[in-house]
Amino acid sequence: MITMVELAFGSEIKKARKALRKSQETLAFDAEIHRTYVSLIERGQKSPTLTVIVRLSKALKVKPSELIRRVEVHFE
Amino acid sequence: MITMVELAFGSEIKKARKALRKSQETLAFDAEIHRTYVSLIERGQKSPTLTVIVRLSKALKVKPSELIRRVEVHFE
DNA sequence: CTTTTTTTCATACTATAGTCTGTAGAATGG
DNA sequence: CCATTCTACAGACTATAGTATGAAAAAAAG
Repeated sequence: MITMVELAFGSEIKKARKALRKSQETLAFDAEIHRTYVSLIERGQKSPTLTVIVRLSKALKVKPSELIRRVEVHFE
Repeated sequence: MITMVELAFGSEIKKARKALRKSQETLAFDAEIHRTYVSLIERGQKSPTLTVIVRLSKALKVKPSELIRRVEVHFE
């Protein structure tokens, strides 16, 4: 159910990924999730589970809480 | 796939709920999720999605990033 | 104790997260 | 330009999140 939160989350994932100059495929590999799923998440079309959020954070070298904090900024 | 992260998350949800002296049923109602699902989450048996995490945070009057931060403390 | 509220557990079900394969298009670099 | 890498998209599939109902067990209250 595509909401503002997922869109904001996706855009922050993309931003963090670009900062590391990684491709979606590399990020997917590092986070142990599927290539196409990274694309879906970045475009805000899926609501990832806590486990996936943690894996992505790890691969992006950002604390999950920091990642979520960046998402919250979109709504302040 | 029941991991340490879900267990830690569940225990923080329970702690925050108790702090507000709410029952699982009341929390479920406020967060618009099912009664039995709150029980499953608190016991770390499910990995909630981003949308559910946000709803729970709202109902518990804690920022999602703060909730996640409390979870991270379990692993420092 | 007895009653009432709260939580756990089982089971069955529906919705959606997450995978997989391939392809077309866009972006990037030589 | 041309070749290559990267991303978007589609469709079909599997795994698991999340709902629903009820009943048993546990905890809290009186």
